[in-house]
Amino acid sequence: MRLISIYKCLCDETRLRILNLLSVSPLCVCHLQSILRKPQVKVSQHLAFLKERGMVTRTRHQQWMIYALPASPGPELDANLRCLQDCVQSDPVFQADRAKLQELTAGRPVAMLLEEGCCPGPVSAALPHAPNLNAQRP
Amino acid sequence: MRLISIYKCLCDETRLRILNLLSVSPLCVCHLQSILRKPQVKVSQHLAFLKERGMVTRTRHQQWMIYALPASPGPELDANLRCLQDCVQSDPVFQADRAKLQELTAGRPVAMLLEEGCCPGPVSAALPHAPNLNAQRP
DNA sequence: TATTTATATACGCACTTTCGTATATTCGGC
DNA sequence: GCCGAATATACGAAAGTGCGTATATAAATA
Repeated sequence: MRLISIYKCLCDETRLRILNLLSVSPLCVCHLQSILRKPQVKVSQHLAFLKERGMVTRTRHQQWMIYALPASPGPELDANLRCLQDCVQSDPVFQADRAKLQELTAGRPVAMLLEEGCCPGPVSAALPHAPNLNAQRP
Repeated sequence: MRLISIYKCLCDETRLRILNLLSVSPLCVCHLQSILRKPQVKVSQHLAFLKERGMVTRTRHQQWMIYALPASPGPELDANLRCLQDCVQSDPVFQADRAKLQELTAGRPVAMLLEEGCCPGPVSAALPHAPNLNAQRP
């Protein structure tokens, strides 16, 4: 049933945080990675989980994959995303995520960010796992 | 997190159907059993799951256990139960459950049903697994 | 074309969930 | 106190989930 599948997507904190951020704006994986401060593989896996169940869409833009909430989510998903927004308003974790996103994008739309390069210096450098790990091996 | 725990409760069909019915009225296990047509142990297990997470309350009334939605569900649970009601309005399974409940109680409150005996003849007889299984063994 | 960057997938392990079988508990009536 | 009805709990198997390590792919660029 559609509703069950939606709730299965919602019962993980990382996925809730991703959906909260995507409700603000479409984002690439490295944006999510740097805001959530989770390893890339974890973010990708959760995005794959969401995509398999129709909770997000994915489009390639040059080297970046842009994830977004579906244009026509259907009534159940729509209702639950609204409900999620209500529930999340008072929660410090979700608020902080939104603040970081605002800081990262400075209010500019994703398209513009992509033109400038998706994740400039500080973003990649701020990842929780050492970036360019392969490059450091001789 | 509270929200996650709520969504974990919502991501099973049997539990959704139970919550849908409890949103109409407090009910005893045998009511749920006969409406859902699931084995007793399955219903009890899901009720235990819900109770552990504060999604339902339980009170004994003579030999019956009465389950109900909590009096003060808190904002997240309240929002999600409302959202669930929205999502469920158009679904035939949930509608049928409500119709069966209406038929079973004929609009009378649970208290009155309990006075008369919780689950009179036809209800227990309609269970999917043979009732009184132990009694049939010599 | 070789390398780097961004991202996805494969695989394995620990943990959780679902559900069935069997057994225990609790209450009311005899 | 015994029995039956209503309900709960224990336990084990099968499936699903979360996550880490390692590897693959795809685009950009030197």
